[in-house]
Amino acid sequence: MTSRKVVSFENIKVACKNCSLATLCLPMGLTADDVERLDSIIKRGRPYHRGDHLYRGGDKFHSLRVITSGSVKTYSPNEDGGEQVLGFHLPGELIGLDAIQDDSHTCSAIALETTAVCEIPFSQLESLSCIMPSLQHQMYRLLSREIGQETEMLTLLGKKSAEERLATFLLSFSERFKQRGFSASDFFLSMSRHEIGNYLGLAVETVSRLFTRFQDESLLRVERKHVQLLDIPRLYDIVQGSDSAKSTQSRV
Amino acid sequence: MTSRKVVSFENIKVACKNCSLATLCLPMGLTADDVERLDSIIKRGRPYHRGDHLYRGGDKFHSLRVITSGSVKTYSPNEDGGEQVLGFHLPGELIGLDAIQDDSHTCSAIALETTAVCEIPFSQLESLSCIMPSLQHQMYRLLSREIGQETEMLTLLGKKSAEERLATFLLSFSERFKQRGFSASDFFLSMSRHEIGNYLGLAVETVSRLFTRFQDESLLRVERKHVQLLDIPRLYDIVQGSDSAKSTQSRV
DNA sequence: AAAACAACTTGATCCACATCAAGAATTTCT
DNA sequence: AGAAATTCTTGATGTGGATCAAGTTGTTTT
Repeated sequence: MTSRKVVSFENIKVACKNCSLATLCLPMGLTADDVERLDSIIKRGRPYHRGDHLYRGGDKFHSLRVITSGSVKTYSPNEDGGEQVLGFHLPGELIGLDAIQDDSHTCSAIALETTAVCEIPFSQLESLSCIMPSLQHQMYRLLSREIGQETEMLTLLGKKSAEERLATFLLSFSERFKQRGFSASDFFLSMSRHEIGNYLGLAVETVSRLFTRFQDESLLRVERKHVQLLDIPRLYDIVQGSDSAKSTQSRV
Repeated sequence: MTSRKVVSFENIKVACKNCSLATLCLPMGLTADDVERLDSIIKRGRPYHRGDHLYRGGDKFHSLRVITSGSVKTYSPNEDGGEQVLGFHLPGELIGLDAIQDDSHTCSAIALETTAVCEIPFSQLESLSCIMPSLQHQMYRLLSREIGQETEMLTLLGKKSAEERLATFLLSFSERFKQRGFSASDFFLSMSRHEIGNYLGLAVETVSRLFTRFQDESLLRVERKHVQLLDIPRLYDIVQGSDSAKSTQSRV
């Protein structure tokens, strides 16, 4: 049961061009030559263990990081001891973009499980992008995409019900796992209910109740961190808001 | 009373180096020469009137825009006819960064009053930033700052009370007006209560009630769109959350 | 294996804010 | 200027989700 395969860090490809994540994390439209040059500045660090910080708010910024395996939570510690979870990051995703602004990290990043990352020294990336227009273009796009994603999150937090939030959350993971070649309907969430609630602007209890309710409604099966989505179309209906979910059901 | 001065568009400075907004919208650290070159690609369009769209979601992206006078609301129209207000933008602020991603606007921008903008054709800006490392650096910083600002908004919507949201909103305008050489405590808001509520994830009625309450508590004076902040320190206390606002009051 | 702890679930209660409703003030239209 | 449509305010009521409380399950420590 618990014999999940442990990632062997000795197998990590040391070149971007051989990396299975390349299509995700590497700017499209780079020539093989470009990739080679980009590759030359990337550093592979030791793996982090669950609970290790990749960086903390206030740390001097020097590198962007691409998750290569495992998962990471970013959060901003707020005045009164609490925190706001800003995101959960899967292999192929880039973090640290918010720190370019003033050369220091504005939020913290912590490994949710054993996690490996590639570090991209930003000053070198910048220099490189000066002489590689396609890289520069991709950097702009990447930063812009980040803005767009946060914008969606604003709508989620500003207008959506608890139900819609959790459905959106689950489908986001579904899509991202699928992109990475994993099952879109059967996966493990590496974060706690508390962290999900914090991220979605909900109380832990609400998240727990929603999981139970979704299960009762045969939308999914859940046992602790293991989630199986049973009715993805209906989850999408829920995301759409209003009561289209139920009407779809009766329309069948 | 209503004889507010109308901005004369004939006085608009046609060169960035003479523009009073330069310190706000122009990347710091550009040489006079750099500014000249940047200036050469900027287009000044005709002014927009209240209700005119600068662009709409789905429009092809070609230019970033800097507000030079007036104010703009950005919003993303959501499926069911409603909208999510994403931001309110004042002179010196840059909009359109979210559209770089896939060459089309993901949100809409509409003038809240008579508004003038500078357009910066992005492809030209990009080319220019290739040969001007300092411009490139500033572009990265600008994009990163945008991400950071949205992150703050996530915390606002995820964790803050209605009271904290409105206080944050008011102080944001206070600070921005101050930066632009206007009064930090006496200003006009160009958007409706409805738009404020939408932006802050609150109902119109809640916003209205909060204005009344803040006034009753002598935090401010408000008449329609005209706001006078009377106790800025206490507003900051409210932003901090918890009940520090009241305790500060009694500590005096 | 027992003890201590952390994560999760479930039920009961509460409250901040939404929603509904209606009137007042303001702006826009004719 | 008067009518019509908006925008804003205020009050009454409702409710989604928070909070409080307690138990359960799973994990870590010793």
